[in-house]
Amino acid sequence: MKEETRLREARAIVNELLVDIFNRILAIEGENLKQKGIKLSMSEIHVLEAVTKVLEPTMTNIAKKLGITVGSLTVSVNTLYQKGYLSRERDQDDRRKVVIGLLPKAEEILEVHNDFHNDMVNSIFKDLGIDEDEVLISSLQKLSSYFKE
Amino acid sequence: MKEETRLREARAIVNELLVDIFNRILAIEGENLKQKGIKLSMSEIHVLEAVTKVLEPTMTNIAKKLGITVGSLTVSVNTLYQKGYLSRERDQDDRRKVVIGLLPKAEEILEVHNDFHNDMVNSIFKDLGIDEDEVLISSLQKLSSYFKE
DNA sequence: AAACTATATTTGAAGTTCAAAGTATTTTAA
DNA sequence: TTAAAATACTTTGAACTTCAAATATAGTTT
Repeated sequence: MKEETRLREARAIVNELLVDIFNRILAIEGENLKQKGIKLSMSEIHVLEAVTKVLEPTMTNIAKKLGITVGSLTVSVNTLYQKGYLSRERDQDDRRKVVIGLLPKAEEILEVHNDFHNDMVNSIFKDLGIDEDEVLISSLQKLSSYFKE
Repeated sequence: MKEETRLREARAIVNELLVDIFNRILAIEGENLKQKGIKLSMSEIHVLEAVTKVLEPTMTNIAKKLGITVGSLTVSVNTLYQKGYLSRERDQDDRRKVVIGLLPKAEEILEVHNDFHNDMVNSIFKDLGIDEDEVLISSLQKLSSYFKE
């Protein structure tokens, strides 16, 4: 194959990955939750997940992690609090802050979520046999940090 | 680094790529459109894009490509038709079908969209210097087809 | 023709998001 | 010290997206 053609294809593939695949995964995971009788939407799951990933889980920090406004997050946290997934209390030192915490009910849900992702990634690795590819992994690492900047 | 640790990291990176990065790109592209004074939402852009990507652009086929219901698509196509981005006519052979087409106005928009993606992918390739990596490209190809199954 | 299937539209409800306006708290600076 | 500015969050209203159910329309089968 001509070098030029190969390169064009590579770019098309990266583009497609970045555009198509993600939606498919979201849909698959949505189905997965539905099957297991879990009533939360994917965006609610992402809120729970963000709470665990953020160092100091205040509204502002969580919203930043999610890339949404604090106002939007408030609405979402309202319902998750109502439903008993999240705790919510003022910070003692700075009482403007609201610190969000996971309740046991949420931890169960996140376990399902993590299992799903582990299974998915494991089967990708297994089916594609890319475990051993140093170059791939370091490239993906670069790609990942590229978008985190 | 221990083999086991390296592998665990690789999986975490793939997972993160599949989860985090996409949202960031969507947001960046949304900003891009806003800056250029384009009034369409990302989901409307995706409808236009799907019309070009599908072999026979009927409502059912386009909805399948997008992973949404035909009902949702109808709502979206209504406004895009109103605004003059899409044409809409019954199929001559099977008059149950509605064939959607792009109008010139839509093609301009998609050009901006494509430019954005080309620029993004080009700068990824350039900044990361992964042009020459055969293994990466073939792995990405596998990954891509894995999710298309 | 009647019943059935396939395709698309309409409508209503629920969820997500943002922007703007408002409240409470803390920090800064005169 | 105290008034102003900055920070953190909530509330509300509007726009958009999506789905599910009901309806409409076109084609197929018996």
